[in-house]
Amino acid sequence: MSHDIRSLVEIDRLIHEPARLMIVAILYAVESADFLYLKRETELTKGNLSSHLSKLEEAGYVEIEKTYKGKVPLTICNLTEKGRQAFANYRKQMKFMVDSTT
Amino acid sequence: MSHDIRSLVEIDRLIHEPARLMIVAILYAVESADFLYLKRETELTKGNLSSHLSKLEEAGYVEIEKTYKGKVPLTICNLTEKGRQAFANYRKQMKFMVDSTT
DNA sequence: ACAAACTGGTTTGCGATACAAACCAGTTTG
DNA sequence: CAAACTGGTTTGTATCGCAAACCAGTTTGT
Repeated sequence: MSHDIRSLVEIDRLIHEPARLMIVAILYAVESADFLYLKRETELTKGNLSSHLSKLEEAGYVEIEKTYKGKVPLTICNLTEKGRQAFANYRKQMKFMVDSTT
Repeated sequence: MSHDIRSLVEIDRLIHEPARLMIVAILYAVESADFLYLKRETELTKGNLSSHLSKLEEAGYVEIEKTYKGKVPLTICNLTEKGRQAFANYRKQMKFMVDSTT
């Protein structure tokens, strides 16, 4: 039904962006990851990763904890409950799109 | 595994854009539709619909046929084979994303 | 001890793009 | 015959993704 197709127009663009979709999908799986781990897994540049994380943080989807590992800065990211739900909902919509066009 | 997550970075952004995803999903189902039908179903403004269709046309994903219904202009759109394949592939990637993060 | 190079990021600049509003040619209505 | 409607296209603007430049602090080399 196209009422459902139409729902795509209000999809969560914060998550829809491929770079952030990667980030959120990873965090959804591992629950917590540091900056460099995310950088390796996503193969984003650090500038890119940094700004996407900031956006996810502003939206309240991820929580960013800045600590140290010895003397070296260590940035730990994890998904908030809000972020988990947003991703779960995004997946639901995408699943629907995939299924309904079979 | 995140080798697969990483593939999201090279997703087809032409289709990924929600407005175009709606258009393509509809054309995938109905095979052929006119401008106003698409406008009703997607609830896009006509300006928006027009420019998205142009982009899909440039990419060779849709074919646009300008005819007349009596004296009234009638624009018919249909998915090309290239467009069908691109959408099928997009769905495959999205299905994978949905399934792999379960 | 001090400079050069590396780590772990953030900020800046720019080109691309999604969107709505303005526009337009032609047709129908009052 | 003017006003309103159809079926669109073009234009202007604000947003956004990306990479390059930058930066504070640490380690390495001499």
